[in-house]
Amino acid sequence: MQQRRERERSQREALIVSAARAMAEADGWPSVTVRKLAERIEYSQPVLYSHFAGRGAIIDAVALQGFVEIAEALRLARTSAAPGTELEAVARAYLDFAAANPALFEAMFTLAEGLPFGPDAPASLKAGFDELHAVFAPLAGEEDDPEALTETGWAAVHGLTALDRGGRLRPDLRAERLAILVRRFTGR
Amino acid sequence: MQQRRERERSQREALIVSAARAMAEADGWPSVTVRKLAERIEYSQPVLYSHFAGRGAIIDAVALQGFVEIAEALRLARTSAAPGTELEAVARAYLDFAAANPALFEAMFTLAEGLPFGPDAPASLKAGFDELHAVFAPLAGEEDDPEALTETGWAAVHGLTALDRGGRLRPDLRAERLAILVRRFTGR
DNA sequence: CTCGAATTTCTAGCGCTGCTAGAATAACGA
DNA sequence: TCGTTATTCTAGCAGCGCTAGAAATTCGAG
Repeated sequence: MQQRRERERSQREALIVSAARAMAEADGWPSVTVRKLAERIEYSQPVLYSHFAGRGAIIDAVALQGFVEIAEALRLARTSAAPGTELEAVARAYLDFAAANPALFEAMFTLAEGLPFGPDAPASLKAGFDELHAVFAPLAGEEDDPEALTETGWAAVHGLTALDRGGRLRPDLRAERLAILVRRFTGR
Repeated sequence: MQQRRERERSQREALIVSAARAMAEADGWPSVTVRKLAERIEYSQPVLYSHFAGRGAIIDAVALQGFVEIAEALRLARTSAAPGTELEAVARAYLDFAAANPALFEAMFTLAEGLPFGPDAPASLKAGFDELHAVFAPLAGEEDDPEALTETGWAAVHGLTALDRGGRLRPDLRAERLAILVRRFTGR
Protein backbone atom coordinates (compact mmCIF):
# COMPACT_ATOMS: atom_id res chain seq x y z
CA MET A 1 0.00 0.00 0.00
CA GLN A 2 2.11 2.73 1.41
CA GLN A 3 5.20 1.11 0.02
CA ARG A 4 3.95 1.03 -3.52
CA ARG A 5 3.12 4.74 -3.36
CA GLU A 6 6.57 5.55 -2.06
CA ARG A 7 8.14 3.42 -4.75
CA GLU A 8 6.18 5.14 -7.49
CA ARG A 9 7.09 8.46 -5.99
CA SER A 10 10.79 7.76 -6.04
CA GLN A 11 10.44 6.48 -9.58
CA ARG A 12 8.90 9.77 -10.58
CA GLU A 13 11.70 11.60 -8.83
CA ALA A 14 14.25 9.64 -10.81
CA LEU A 15 12.31 10.44 -13.94
CA ILE A 16 12.56 14.15 -13.19
CA VAL A 17 16.30 13.91 -12.66
CA SER A 18 16.95 11.95 -15.83
CA ALA A 19 14.70 14.23 -17.87
CA ALA A 20 16.53 17.31 -16.58
CA ARG A 21 19.85 15.73 -17.38
CA ALA A 22 18.79 14.74 -20.88
CA MET A 23 17.40 18.18 -21.62
CA ALA A 24 20.55 19.87 -20.30
CA GLU A 25 22.80 17.63 -22.33
CA ALA A 26 20.70 18.28 -25.41
CA ASP A 27 20.12 22.04 -25.25
CA GLY A 28 22.09 23.36 -22.29
CA TRP A 29 21.02 24.13 -18.74
CA PRO A 30 19.40 27.51 -19.46
CA SER A 31 16.74 25.76 -21.50
CA VAL A 32 15.94 23.37 -18.67
CA THR A 33 13.01 25.30 -17.23
CA VAL A 34 10.57 24.02 -14.67
CA ARG A 35 7.76 24.46 -17.17
CA LYS A 36 9.40 22.42 -19.89
CA LEU A 37 10.47 19.82 -17.37
CA ALA A 38 6.92 19.52 -16.08
CA GLU A 39 5.56 19.19 -19.58
CA ARG A 40 8.10 16.52 -20.42
CA ILE A 41 7.22 14.30 -17.48
CA GLU A 42 3.53 15.07 -18.04
CA TYR A 43 2.84 16.55 -14.64
CA SER A 44 2.11 20.08 -13.53
CA GLN A 45 4.81 22.30 -12.10
CA PRO A 46 3.83 22.01 -8.43
CA VAL A 47 4.51 18.28 -8.61
CA LEU A 48 8.17 19.06 -9.22
CA TYR A 49 8.17 21.26 -6.16
CA SER A 50 6.78 18.42 -4.08
CA HIS A 51 9.97 16.51 -4.90
CA PHE A 52 12.56 19.29 -4.96
CA ALA A 53 12.89 22.60 -3.17
CA GLY A 54 13.38 24.32 -6.51
CA ARG A 55 15.18 24.27 -9.81
CA GLY A 56 18.52 24.41 -8.04
CA ALA A 57 17.78 21.25 -6.09
CA ILE A 58 17.05 19.40 -9.33
CA ILE A 59 20.42 20.46 -10.70
CA ASP A 60 22.04 19.30 -7.47
CA ALA A 61 20.39 15.90 -7.88
CA VAL A 62 21.79 15.61 -11.40
CA ALA A 63 25.21 16.64 -10.10
CA LEU A 64 25.07 14.00 -7.39
CA GLN A 65 24.37 11.39 -10.04
CA GLY A 66 27.41 12.67 -11.89
CA PHE A 67 29.69 12.21 -8.89
CA VAL A 68 28.53 8.63 -8.51
CA GLU A 69 29.15 7.91 -12.18
CA ILE A 70 32.55 9.55 -12.42
CA ALA A 71 33.70 7.58 -9.39
CA GLU A 72 32.69 4.40 -11.20
CA ALA A 73 34.46 5.49 -14.37
CA LEU A 74 37.66 6.35 -12.51
CA ARG A 75 37.55 3.10 -10.59
CA LEU A 76 37.15 1.09 -13.74
CA ALA A 77 40.03 2.94 -15.38
CA ARG A 78 42.31 2.46 -12.39
CA THR A 79 41.61 -1.19 -11.74
CA SER A 80 41.93 -2.18 -15.38
CA ALA A 81 45.12 -0.23 -16.05
CA ALA A 82 48.47 -1.92 -16.50
CA PRO A 83 50.68 -1.45 -13.41
CA GLY A 84 52.47 1.87 -13.55
CA THR A 85 49.95 3.40 -15.95
CA GLU A 86 47.18 4.04 -13.44
CA LEU A 87 47.63 7.79 -13.40
CA GLU A 88 47.47 8.10 -17.14
CA ALA A 89 44.43 5.85 -17.31
CA VAL A 90 42.55 7.69 -14.58
CA ALA A 91 43.44 11.14 -15.90
CA ARG A 92 42.32 10.14 -19.36
CA ALA A 93 39.09 8.70 -17.95
CA TYR A 94 38.45 11.99 -16.13
CA LEU A 95 39.00 14.03 -19.27
CA ASP A 96 36.90 11.68 -21.36
CA PHE A 97 34.09 11.76 -18.84
CA ALA A 98 34.07 15.55 -18.90
CA ALA A 99 34.09 15.67 -22.67
CA ALA A 100 31.33 13.10 -22.98
CA ASN A 101 29.02 14.74 -20.44
CA PRO A 102 29.57 18.50 -20.60
CA ALA A 103 26.22 19.48 -19.08
CA LEU A 104 26.60 16.94 -16.30
CA PHE A 105 30.05 18.31 -15.56
CA GLU A 106 28.70 21.82 -15.53
CA ALA A 107 26.11 20.77 -12.97
CA MET A 108 28.79 19.12 -10.84
CA PHE A 109 31.34 21.92 -10.82
CA THR A 110 29.73 25.23 -11.63
CA LEU A 111 26.00 24.92 -11.01
CA ALA A 112 25.65 22.74 -7.93
CA GLU A 113 25.28 24.86 -4.83
CA GLY A 114 23.52 22.80 -2.21
CA LEU A 115 25.72 19.70 -2.17
CA PRO A 116 27.37 18.83 1.15
CA PHE A 117 31.07 18.84 0.40
CA GLY A 118 33.69 19.35 3.05
CA PRO A 119 34.72 17.08 5.92
CA ASP A 120 31.27 15.56 6.43
CA ALA A 121 30.54 14.76 2.80
CA PRO A 122 28.64 11.54 2.14
CA ALA A 123 30.51 8.55 0.70
CA SER A 124 28.99 9.00 -2.74
CA LEU A 125 30.57 12.44 -3.02
CA LYS A 126 33.91 11.26 -1.66
CA ALA A 127 34.20 8.17 -3.83
CA GLY A 128 35.62 10.05 -6.80
CA PHE A 129 38.25 11.70 -4.64
CA ASP A 130 39.12 8.34 -3.16
CA GLU A 131 39.87 7.01 -6.60
CA LEU A 132 42.18 9.92 -7.27
CA HIS A 133 43.76 9.39 -3.87
CA ALA A 134 44.46 5.77 -4.75
CA VAL A 135 46.37 6.96 -7.80
CA PHE A 136 48.20 9.99 -6.48
CA ALA A 137 49.09 8.97 -2.93
CA PRO A 138 51.58 6.29 -4.06
CA LEU A 139 53.32 8.99 -6.09
CA ALA A 140 53.98 11.17 -3.07
CA GLY A 141 57.60 11.92 -2.35
CA GLU A 142 58.96 12.26 1.15
CA GLU A 143 58.11 15.95 1.26
CA ASP A 144 54.60 15.52 -0.11
CA ASP A 145 51.52 15.26 2.01
CA PRO A 146 49.49 12.61 0.13
CA GLU A 147 46.24 14.43 0.68
CA ALA A 148 47.60 17.70 -0.65
CA LEU A 149 49.22 15.89 -3.56
CA THR A 150 45.90 14.32 -4.47
CA GLU A 151 44.16 17.68 -4.35
CA THR A 152 46.89 19.26 -6.47
CA GLY A 153 46.80 16.44 -9.00
CA TRP A 154 43.04 16.60 -9.12
CA ALA A 155 43.28 20.33 -9.78
CA ALA A 156 45.72 19.74 -12.63
CA VAL A 157 43.38 17.30 -14.36
CA HIS A 158 40.27 19.27 -13.56
CA GLY A 159 41.88 22.50 -14.74
CA LEU A 160 42.36 20.96 -18.15
CA THR A 161 38.64 20.26 -18.39
CA ALA A 162 37.71 23.71 -17.14
CA LEU A 163 39.95 25.58 -19.56
CA ASP A 164 39.12 23.26 -22.43
CA ARG A 165 35.41 23.85 -21.98
CA GLY A 166 35.89 27.56 -22.56
CA GLY A 167 37.94 26.97 -25.69
CA ARG A 168 41.10 28.25 -24.00
CA LEU A 169 43.40 25.39 -24.96
CA ARG A 170 44.85 24.37 -28.28
CA PRO A 171 43.07 21.24 -29.53
CA ASP A 172 46.20 19.96 -31.23
CA LEU A 173 48.07 19.77 -27.93
CA ARG A 174 45.52 17.65 -26.14
CA ALA A 175 47.56 14.46 -26.02
CA GLU A 176 50.74 16.33 -25.23
CA ARG A 177 49.14 18.02 -22.21
CA LEU A 178 48.13 14.67 -20.76
CA ALA A 179 51.61 13.29 -21.35
CA ILE A 180 53.20 16.24 -19.59
CA LEU A 181 50.81 16.02 -16.68
CA VAL A 182 51.60 12.35 -16.21
CA ARG A 183 55.34 12.98 -16.43
CA ARG A 184 55.23 15.80 -13.90
CA PHE A 185 53.32 13.77 -11.33
CA THR A 186 55.13 10.46 -11.77
CA GLY A 187 58.58 12.05 -11.84
CA ARG A 188 59.19 10.84 -15.41
CA MET B 1 31.47 68.73 -30.49
CA GLN B 2 31.28 65.25 -31.82
CA GLN B 3 34.35 64.28 -29.84
CA ARG B 4 32.95 65.36 -26.54
CA ARG B 5 29.83 63.33 -27.12
CA GLU B 6 31.88 60.27 -27.94
CA ARG B 7 34.03 60.80 -24.89
CA GLU B 8 31.02 61.11 -22.63
CA ARG B 9 29.57 58.04 -24.25
CA SER B 10 32.62 55.92 -23.57
CA GLN B 11 32.71 57.25 -20.03
CA ARG B 12 29.17 56.07 -19.53
CA GLU B 13 30.08 52.72 -20.99
CA ALA B 14 32.93 52.39 -18.51
CA LEU B 15 30.52 53.38 -15.77
CA ILE B 16 28.20 50.55 -16.73
CA VAL B 17 31.03 48.04 -16.68
CA SER B 18 32.36 49.15 -13.32
CA ALA B 19 28.88 49.25 -11.82
CA ALA B 20 28.17 45.72 -13.04
CA ARG B 21 31.45 44.52 -11.63
CA ALA B 22 30.87 46.17 -8.27
CA MET B 23 27.36 44.77 -8.00
CA ALA B 24 28.54 41.29 -8.94
CA GLU B 25 31.36 41.38 -6.44
CA ALA B 26 28.97 42.60 -3.76
CA ASP B 27 25.95 40.36 -4.28
CA GLY B 28 26.84 37.85 -7.00
CA TRP B 29 26.08 37.86 -10.72
CA PRO B 30 22.47 36.68 -10.48
CA SER B 31 21.56 39.92 -8.73
CA VAL B 32 23.15 42.00 -11.50
CA THR B 33 19.98 42.59 -13.49
CA VAL B 34 19.61 45.08 -16.30
CA ARG B 35 16.95 46.88 -14.31
CA LYS B 36 19.09 47.34 -11.22
CA LEU B 37 22.08 48.28 -13.34
CA ALA B 38 20.05 50.93 -15.14
CA GLU B 39 18.77 52.32 -11.86
CA ARG B 40 22.28 52.43 -10.46
CA ILE B 41 23.72 54.47 -13.32
CA GLU B 42 20.54 56.57 -13.38
CA TYR B 43 19.53 55.82 -16.96
CA SER B 44 16.73 53.77 -18.40
CA GLN B 45 17.24 50.24 -19.58
CA PRO B 46 17.35 50.92 -23.33
CA VAL B 47 20.44 53.08 -22.77
CA LEU B 48 22.30 49.98 -21.68
CA TYR B 49 21.24 48.26 -24.86
CA SER B 50 22.63 51.13 -26.90
CA HIS B 51 26.06 50.26 -25.47
CA PHE B 52 25.86 46.49 -25.24
CA ALA B 53 24.04 43.81 -27.18
CA GLY B 54 22.62 42.45 -23.94
CA ARG B 55 23.38 41.40 -20.40
CA GLY B 56 25.86 38.82 -21.64
CA ALA B 57 27.89 41.44 -23.47
CA ILE B 58 28.20 43.45 -20.26
CA ILE B 59 29.54 40.41 -18.48
CA ASP B 60 31.99 39.89 -21.33
CA ALA B 61 33.21 43.47 -20.94
CA VAL B 62 33.82 42.87 -17.23
CA ALA B 63 35.65 39.66 -18.06
CA LEU B 64 37.85 41.44 -20.57
CA GLN B 65 38.80 43.93 -17.88
CA GLY B 66 39.71 40.98 -15.70
CA PHE B 67 42.06 39.52 -18.27
CA VAL B 68 43.87 42.82 -18.56
CA GLU B 69 44.23 43.11 -14.82
CA ILE B 70 45.37 39.57 -14.17
CA ALA B 71 48.03 39.95 -16.83
CA GLU B 72 49.32 43.01 -15.01
CA ALA B 73 49.26 41.18 -11.67
CA LEU B 74 51.15 38.20 -13.08
CA ARG B 75 53.69 40.43 -14.76
CA LEU B 76 54.32 42.31 -11.57
CA ALA B 77 54.74 39.08 -9.64
CA ARG B 78 57.12 37.60 -12.20
CA THR B 79 59.34 40.61 -12.68
CA SER B 80 59.67 41.31 -8.99
CA ALA B 81 60.37 37.73 -7.96
CA ALA B 82 63.81 36.56 -6.89
CA PRO B 83 65.47 34.48 -9.60
CA GLY B 84 64.31 30.88 -9.43
CA THR B 85 61.13 31.75 -7.58
CA GLU B 86 59.16 33.10 -10.53
CA LEU B 87 56.80 30.14 -10.76
CA GLU B 88 55.91 30.29 -7.11
CA ALA B 89 55.37 34.03 -7.26
CA VAL B 90 53.21 33.90 -10.37
CA ALA B 91 51.17 30.94 -9.16
CA ARG B 92 50.57 32.67 -5.85
CA ALA B 93 49.59 35.86 -7.64
CA TYR B 94 47.11 33.90 -9.77
CA LEU B 95 45.54 32.28 -6.72
CA ASP B 96 45.45 35.56 -4.82
CA PHE B 97 43.84 37.32 -7.76
CA ALA B 98 41.14 34.68 -7.97
CA ALA B 99 40.50 34.82 -4.25
CA ALA B 100 40.36 38.61 -4.18
CA ASN B 101 37.99 38.92 -7.16
CA PRO B 102 35.69 35.90 -7.18
CA ALA B 103 32.93 37.48 -9.26
CA LEU B 104 35.42 38.84 -11.77
CA PHE B 105 36.94 35.39 -12.05
CA GLU B 106 33.53 33.87 -12.53
CA ALA B 107 32.89 36.28 -15.38
CA MET B 108 36.24 35.42 -16.96
CA PHE B 109 36.01 31.64 -16.77
CA THR B 110 32.43 30.50 -16.45
CA LEU B 111 30.17 33.34 -17.60
CA ALA B 112 31.96 34.93 -20.56
CA GLU B 113 30.69 33.52 -23.82
CA GLY B 114 31.37 36.05 -26.54
CA LEU B 115 35.09 36.66 -26.02
CA PRO B 116 37.35 35.89 -28.97
CA PHE B 117 39.75 33.27 -27.67
CA GLY B 118 41.60 30.90 -29.91
CA PRO B 119 44.37 31.57 -32.40
CA ASP B 120 43.17 35.06 -33.34
CA ALA B 121 42.66 36.37 -29.83
CA PRO B 122 43.57 40.03 -29.25
CA ALA B 123 46.72 40.89 -27.35
CA SER B 124 44.82 41.86 -24.21
CA LEU B 125 43.44 38.35 -23.94
CA LYS B 126 46.76 36.72 -24.68
CA ALA B 127 48.83 38.84 -22.28
CA GLY B 128 48.01 36.68 -19.27
CA PHE B 129 48.96 33.52 -21.10
CA ASP B 130 52.19 35.16 -22.21
CA GLU B 131 53.10 35.78 -18.61
CA LEU B 132 52.53 32.13 -17.79
CA HIS B 133 54.52 31.15 -20.85
CA ALA B 134 57.44 33.25 -19.64
CA VAL B 135 57.40 31.27 -16.43
CA PHE B 136 56.71 27.75 -17.63
CA ALA B 137 58.60 27.60 -20.92
CA PRO B 138 62.04 27.79 -19.25
CA LEU B 139 61.01 24.79 -17.14
CA ALA B 140 60.37 22.58 -20.16
CA GLY B 141 62.43 19.43 -20.35
CA GLU B 142 63.66 17.99 -23.60
CA GLU B 143 60.47 16.01 -24.09
CA ASP B 144 58.18 18.90 -23.26
CA ASP B 145 56.58 21.15 -25.82
CA PRO B 146 56.78 24.57 -24.12
CA GLU B 147 53.34 25.57 -25.30
CA ALA B 148 51.74 22.39 -23.98
CA LEU B 149 53.69 22.70 -20.75
CA THR B 150 52.38 26.22 -20.27
CA GLU B 151 48.82 25.09 -20.87
CA THR B 152 49.24 22.18 -18.47
CA GLY B 153 50.79 24.38 -15.81
CA TRP B 154 48.08 26.96 -16.28
CA ALA B 155 45.49 24.22 -15.86
CA ALA B 156 47.12 23.08 -12.63
CA VAL B 157 47.00 26.56 -11.13
CA HIS B 158 43.59 27.33 -12.52
CA GLY B 159 42.20 24.01 -11.33
CA LEU B 160 43.11 24.97 -7.78
CA THR B 161 41.02 28.12 -8.06
CA ALA B 162 38.11 26.29 -9.67
CA LEU B 163 37.96 23.55 -7.06
CA ASP B 164 38.58 25.94 -4.20
CA ARG B 165 35.71 28.15 -5.27
CA GLY B 166 33.28 25.26 -4.86
CA GLY B 167 34.61 24.40 -1.42
CA ARG B 168 36.13 21.16 -2.69
CA LEU B 169 39.60 21.58 -1.20
CA ARG B 170 40.82 21.48 2.39
CA PRO B 171 41.62 25.01 3.54
CA ASP B 172 44.41 23.81 5.79
CA LEU B 173 46.33 22.38 2.83
CA ARG B 174 46.37 25.58 0.79
CA ALA B 175 50.05 26.34 1.23
CA GLU B 176 51.02 22.72 0.82
CA ARG B 177 49.20 22.48 -2.52
CA LEU B 178 51.11 25.45 -3.89
CA ALA B 179 54.41 23.99 -2.66
CA ILE B 180 53.65 20.66 -4.35
CA LEU B 181 52.64 22.34 -7.58
CA VAL B 182 55.86 24.32 -7.67
CA ARG B 183 57.93 21.22 -6.91
CA ARG B 184 56.25 19.16 -9.61
CA PHE B 185 56.79 21.75 -12.30
CA THR B 186 60.33 22.81 -11.36
CA GLY B 187 61.54 19.25 -10.85
CA ARG B 188 62.23 19.87 -7.18
C1' DC C 1 16.79 83.72 -32.39
C1' DT C 2 13.67 80.23 -34.62
C1' DC C 3 12.36 76.22 -36.23
C1' DG C 4 12.42 71.68 -38.60
C1' DA C 5 15.42 67.44 -38.55
C1' DA C 6 18.08 64.16 -36.37
C1' DT C 7 19.51 62.02 -32.38
C1' DT C 8 18.94 60.47 -27.82
C1' DT C 9 16.22 58.94 -24.03
C1' DC C 10 12.15 57.20 -21.80
C1' DT C 11 7.64 54.86 -21.07
C1' DA C 12 5.25 50.94 -21.45
C1' DG C 13 4.75 46.39 -22.50
C1' DC C 14 5.75 41.43 -24.43
C1' DG C 15 6.88 36.79 -23.47
C1' DC C 16 9.31 34.25 -20.40
C1' DT C 17 11.12 32.76 -15.78
C1' DG C 18 10.84 30.42 -10.77
C1' DC C 19 7.60 29.77 -7.60
C1' DT C 20 3.03 29.35 -4.85
C1' DA C 21 -1.89 29.93 -2.91
C1' DG C 22 -6.13 27.95 -3.19
C1' DA C 23 -9.41 25.11 -5.85
C1' DA C 24 -10.40 20.69 -7.70
C1' DT C 25 -9.70 15.95 -7.83
C1' DA C 26 -8.51 11.35 -6.36
C1' DA C 27 -7.66 7.80 -2.93
C1' DC C 28 -8.46 6.08 1.39
C1' DG C 29 -10.50 4.13 5.87
C1' DA C 30 -14.74 3.83 8.80
C1' DT D 1 -21.39 5.00 1.13
C1' DC D 2 -19.49 8.84 2.81
C1' DG D 3 -16.28 12.00 5.23
C1' DT D 4 -11.25 12.64 5.53
C1' DT D 5 -6.85 12.93 3.91
C1' DA D 6 -3.57 13.27 0.44
C1' DT D 7 -2.54 14.54 -4.19
C1' DT D 8 -2.70 17.24 -8.30
C1' DC D 9 -4.01 21.14 -11.07
C1' DT D 10 -5.38 25.91 -12.40
C1' DA D 11 -4.26 30.37 -12.22
C1' DG D 12 -1.54 34.00 -11.02
C1' DC D 13 2.44 36.96 -8.81
C1' DA D 14 6.68 39.34 -9.11
C1' DG D 15 10.68 39.68 -11.58
C1' DC D 16 13.56 38.76 -15.69
C1' DG D 17 15.84 40.22 -20.60
C1' DC D 18 14.62 42.79 -24.19
C1' DT D 19 12.23 46.17 -27.55
C1' DA D 20 8.72 49.13 -30.22
C1' DG D 21 7.12 53.51 -30.37
C1' DA D 22 6.41 57.96 -27.99
C1' DA D 23 8.60 61.87 -25.86
C1' DA D 24 12.32 64.84 -25.10
C1' DT D 25 16.56 66.81 -26.31
C1' DT D 26 20.15 68.53 -29.27
C1' DC D 27 21.62 70.27 -33.46
C1' DG D 28 22.43 73.00 -37.76
C1' DA D 29 20.26 75.95 -41.35
C1' DG D 30 17.90 80.12 -42.28
